[in-house]
Amino acid sequence: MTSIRGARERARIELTAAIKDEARRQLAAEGAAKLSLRAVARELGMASSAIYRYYPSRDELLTALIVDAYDAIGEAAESALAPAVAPTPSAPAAPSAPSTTRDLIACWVDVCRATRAWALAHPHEYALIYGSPVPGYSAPQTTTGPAARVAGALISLVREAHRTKGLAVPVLPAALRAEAERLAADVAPDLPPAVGIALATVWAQLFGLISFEVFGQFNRVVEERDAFFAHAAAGLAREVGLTGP
Amino acid sequence: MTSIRGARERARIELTAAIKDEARRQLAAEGAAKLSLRAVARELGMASSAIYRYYPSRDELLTALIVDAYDAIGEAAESALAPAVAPTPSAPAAPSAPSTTRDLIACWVDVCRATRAWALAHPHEYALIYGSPVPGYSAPQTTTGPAARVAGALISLVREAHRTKGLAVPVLPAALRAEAERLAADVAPDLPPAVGIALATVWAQLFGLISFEVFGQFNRVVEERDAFFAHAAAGLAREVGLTGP
DNA sequence: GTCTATACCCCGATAGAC
DNA sequence: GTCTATCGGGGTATAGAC
Repeated sequence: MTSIRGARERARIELTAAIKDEARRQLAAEGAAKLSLRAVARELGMASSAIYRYYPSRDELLTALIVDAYDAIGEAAESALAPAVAPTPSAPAAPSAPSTTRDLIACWVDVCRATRAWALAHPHEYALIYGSPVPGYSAPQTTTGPAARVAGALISLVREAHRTKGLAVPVLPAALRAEAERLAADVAPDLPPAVGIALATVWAQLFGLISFEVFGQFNRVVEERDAFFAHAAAGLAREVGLTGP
Repeated sequence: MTSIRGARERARIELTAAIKDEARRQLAAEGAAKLSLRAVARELGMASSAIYRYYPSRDELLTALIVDAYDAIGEAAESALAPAVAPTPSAPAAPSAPSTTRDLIACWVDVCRATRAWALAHPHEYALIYGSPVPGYSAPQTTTGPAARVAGALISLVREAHRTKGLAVPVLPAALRAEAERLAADVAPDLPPAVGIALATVWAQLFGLISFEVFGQFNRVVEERDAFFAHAAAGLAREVGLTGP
């Protein structure tokens, strides 16, 4: 009995995955706005009505794809920071870890590079999460956690730099003091408030660089994209306060 | 006779404008991917077939909207730089114009602010040009000119700074020397090559900041957006080499 | 949980009358 | 230049049999 229940559950899980795979294929072909449950079902050889047992509406499927994409790009970013920082903030690395400042800047660039590499390899899923909002769709709260993972990776690097005294705190105009306090309390209470502002800034700038490349704005403008990006990412590290050796 | 031809021409121009207006309304409601000639015609009270006399296909209408959007955001950017720099590069301002370096940084921030203000006021048209590419649509070459206007405004400011010795030329890694030469030859042969790389970088970063705000990525993260953006834009000015007083 | 059938909507594009 | 009519597709979502 448990085996039957297990088999059924397994079948359901596999079909759910197959639906998402096919949906991703359609995302690439037609874009998120035209993602259609019918077409997914057709391609999978099911009746259009059968798919509603798995996703009760088009928006639920879209949400699943968005969460998957945020998780995937977040995981790409996190895996690039493994050498320099403990993967889970809840299990702080032994403070004996000998990470030097030079390591941290290189690691910052690696995290940026890994994020960019995922985006270039999955342009349509990237567009789903960092491109134009899908008209008529509003992402539920469940997406905010996964959405924060790339930023979390960047923050953990800055935190590590702060711990090892490798962080130059940026200056801040008076008009942003209150905002900085609020932001720091939300995302990194252990860091100087000015760092939160700098992080939000370079966070948006990083995705500006990636989006311009993925969306084609650099076509016939920037050609040596790898070197260009690495240079820009190092600039962002400096801007956020990571200091070189 | 000329008056009849004139009247006909005027009617055609007015209807063309009405079609674009309605299409922009639909852009806001449904997104570019679902822009439909039929729906535009319906809303205008015409038969769906009549609209083909004005735009022979959906893509032609889309192209018209894209060109209009690039022109509008470009004009917004250019009008903010009027005080510091001659509007048309072909008519160089009298070199007596007493623009100081301080003026140029303030003007840079104003250009960024004007660009952002247009984007926030026209989010759907902004998404059309700086968001995800429209699936199945490929922009023709005619869009590249208007697309370069915002960047052109930024370049003209940097050129003015260079002319008045207010530009610090950024350092450049060896891996980017060739790319810098090529890029500079294309967009600003009169400026040091390293400046072209810096310009491309801050250009993408500027739109990263704007896109995050327009597309909602700053929701519940950055609240004091005006001050935050002004601070970031000033940072970009520094990054590109504009030096303060 | 899957199927067929159905109601009711949408689209791009063209033909041919007026 | 505008109309009606039409071709040939597409979609969401539900009802009810198996």
